[in-house]
Amino acid sequence: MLPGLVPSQDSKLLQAASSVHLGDGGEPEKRRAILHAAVKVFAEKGYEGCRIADIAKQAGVAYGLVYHYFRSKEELLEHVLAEQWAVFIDALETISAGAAAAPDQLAAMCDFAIEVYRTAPAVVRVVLLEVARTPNALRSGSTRQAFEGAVNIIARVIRRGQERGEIRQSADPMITAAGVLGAIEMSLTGLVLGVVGAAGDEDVERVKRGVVDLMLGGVSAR
Amino acid sequence: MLPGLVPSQDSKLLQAASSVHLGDGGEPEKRRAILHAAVKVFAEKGYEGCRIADIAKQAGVAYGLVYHYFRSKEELLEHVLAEQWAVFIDALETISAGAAAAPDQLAAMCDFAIEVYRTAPAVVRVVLLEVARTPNALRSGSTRQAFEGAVNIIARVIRRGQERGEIRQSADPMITAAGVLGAIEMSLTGLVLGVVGAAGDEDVERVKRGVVDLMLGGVSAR
Amino acid sequence: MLPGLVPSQDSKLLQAASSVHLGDGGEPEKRRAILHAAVKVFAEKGYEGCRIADIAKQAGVAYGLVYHYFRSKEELLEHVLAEQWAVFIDALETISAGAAAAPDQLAAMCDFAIEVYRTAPAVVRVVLLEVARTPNALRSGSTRQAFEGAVNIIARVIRRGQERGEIRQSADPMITAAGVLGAIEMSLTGLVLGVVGAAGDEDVERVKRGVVDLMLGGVSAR
Amino acid sequence: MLPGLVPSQDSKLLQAASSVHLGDGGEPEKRRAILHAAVKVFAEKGYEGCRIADIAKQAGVAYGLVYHYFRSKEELLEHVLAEQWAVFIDALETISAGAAAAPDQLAAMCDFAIEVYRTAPAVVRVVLLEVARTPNALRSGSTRQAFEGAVNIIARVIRRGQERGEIRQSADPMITAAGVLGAIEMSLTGLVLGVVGAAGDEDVERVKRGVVDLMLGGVSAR
DNA sequence: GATGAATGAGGCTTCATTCAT
DNA sequence: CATGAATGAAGCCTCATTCAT
Repeated sequence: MLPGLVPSQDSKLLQAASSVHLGDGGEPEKRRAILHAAVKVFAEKGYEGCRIADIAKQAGVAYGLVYHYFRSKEELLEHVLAEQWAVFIDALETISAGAAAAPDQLAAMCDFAIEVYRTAPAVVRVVLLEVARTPNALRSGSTRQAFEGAVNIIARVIRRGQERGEIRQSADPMITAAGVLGAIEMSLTGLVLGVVGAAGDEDVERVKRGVVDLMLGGVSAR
Repeated sequence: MLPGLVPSQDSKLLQAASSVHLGDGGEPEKRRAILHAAVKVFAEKGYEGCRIADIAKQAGVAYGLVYHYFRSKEELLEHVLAEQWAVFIDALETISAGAAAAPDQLAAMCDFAIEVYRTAPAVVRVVLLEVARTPNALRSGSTRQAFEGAVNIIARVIRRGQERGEIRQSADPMITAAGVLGAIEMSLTGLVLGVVGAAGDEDVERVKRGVVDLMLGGVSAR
Repeated sequence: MLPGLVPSQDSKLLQAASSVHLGDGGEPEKRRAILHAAVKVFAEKGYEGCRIADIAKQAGVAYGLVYHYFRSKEELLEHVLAEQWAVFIDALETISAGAAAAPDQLAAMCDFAIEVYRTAPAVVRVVLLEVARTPNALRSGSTRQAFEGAVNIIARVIRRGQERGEIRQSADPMITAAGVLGAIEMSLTGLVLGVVGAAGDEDVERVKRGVVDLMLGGVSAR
Repeated sequence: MLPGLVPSQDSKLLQAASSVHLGDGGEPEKRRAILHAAVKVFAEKGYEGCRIADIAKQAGVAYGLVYHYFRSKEELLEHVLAEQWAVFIDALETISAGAAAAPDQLAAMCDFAIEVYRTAPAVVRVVLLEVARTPNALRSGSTRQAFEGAVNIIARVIRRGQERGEIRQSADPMITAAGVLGAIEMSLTGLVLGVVGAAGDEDVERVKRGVVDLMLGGVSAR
């Protein structure tokens, strides 16, 4: 862990991630339930695999209500994707805006992603795993931009770190940023598949440390 | 690059990857065409998104012929997955069996994956991107095992390196292995989406170097 | 005819047969239409020969609605079979519960079956002709039981008649019961094929008398 | 049994029924195998339910050979139907041409049908059970004529019996004939379904006696 | 807002038929 | 004759979307 890095925001971030917001100003309760359910079902079955019926059932609402609030399946899922990415990017942005050193910020970002996974695995799955899995039509939309946004934030942290001499000069910011996200994602995939552990709390903690160590120090013995 | 690492095998590996084998002993030409086409379509649209009609058209055969050679869509795609993974794992195994130092072997593995991407992007997409995206039914089958196999090979290289003092002792082999695969995958995703470059040859080279550097040395400035 | 045998029930039985019931408590109109149509198409083309599209068209509903109400073609047709058999068996039961002599009851059963044929040929075709024609999977289910049920009711009437001395002692109840059903069925088949008449009202009446006479008295001249 | 009725023909009839003929003059062995197999598969699965592949496999020949000998599935199955009916009708004709009294001839016909069932159930199933089960297109062809032919032969026996005073005058020849066939068929169906016995030799014998008794004497106690 | 019945295009799969060898 | 690969029309079923209440 990196004490003091994300002082009290931590809880706020996590809270945000599990019950997404984006203007709760009088938002109908059932609309929220649908979005909530959509995250879960979407995360479990993917874009093509999830059915409107599953989402409605999971949300405990009538079939047709989904279409009362959303024009189409695509719109609903793009909405979900956008929301989840917004949460994720918000957190990255918050961390990036802090005063910590660049490596500490990167570590905090890893921590955040993996921590969210503990409390709301669906969110992470949708955000990180859906990037490559979603059909081109959708991807060219908001998801691509969101992914690019996340990479950019991380890349910016890296560049700043390079300017301050905290980050190795030879690191390519964009590629490194993508690599960091990928390391997080695949480790979690390994967790899901039971390949790197049993998805218990200790294993999540191990993954967190492992990924941060890999990212910061690499594998070479000095 | 890592000169001399995968001397002449390199070409063989790549050749294998682009025109998959697994016992060409009198295999019908059209069956091969279907598998070929399936890799491509599968890679482009994913498991749920690809249609048998697309595969047949891409292969230049009649719709029904797919069902002459494969019992179902699921069987076909599981076959594809298994074949592609076999190629990938073969390569990892070959590299792992060499005499190079562990970090060099890891670098060679990155090189291989990214190099294959240059000549046969579909293979890599199917192998690395499909791990998380495939429905549970399939995943619990051969894909999970293949993924686990790949992680295990890499983890073994890491352990051996630790014994020889080439790899940092504190690295968790399995998590690191997964992280390495993830870094490769997401960088390539970034390439596909145009986020980290334009997928031209130079960009692929940049990604290769970037991922290897990240993996071996991490981001920290010493 | 057998005057007074099935006094006023007659109309009720026929009514039941043509517009099957089984709990009309708020049953959707279109569901009923589908079942209605299914009886007709099923009777005309048999289990394998009838298409869902035919049933939907006949019912005047959209294709998909069939699957809104029934899980599969098999479930739909099993439902149809069960319903029609229930009507048929109900009638046999009603007749069997009456006070008439056993031969009169048997005659009434013949009358009923053939009379129903006049007003709702599809019902009889489905019930009697489908017994042997349905695939094994289905047959081992409800149809077999329904057929057995019908045979049992008739056999019981025969046994009772034997106890009272109304029926020849040497008759094997089960075989005779099956034979009676078969005589009815094949006579009707002959009617359908135009072999024993033209399916006009008089011919139906002739068949009725002919079958009853055969069953009760046999062909021998005393 | 009816001693002396169908003296030595009996064996010839049965033999004919199990290995159908119709001009074996140099008929290719495999063509015969296909027809043989078709009878079996057809009997088991019905017209719509049987597949060319099943027949070819059952016959132990290649798929395409079926189309070398028969223009289409329909032609093949019509051929099968015609052949089987020919055997059946030949037997009826032979019995009818004998010198026995009409009731004895009818009994012999029952005996024959049920006896054939013991040695070649498929034949009987195809002949009697397929009458009503085959789609209209086919039925309007040879099957209808064959059925009509069988009914006519039986009806003629009945008429002759009426002229000689052996058969009840009031019996309608055609209807009675159809009824007799139906009684046979449904009893056998009951046997197949296990409703009237277990299809063992004794049960077949019981069915034979039961049907003959029903047909000749009816159920009434005199 | 809320419900769920109704619609129909589209996908997977089967299978009769053809054809090259 | 014989084989079995190849074809494609047609059927079952799913599911996004609409609509009447």
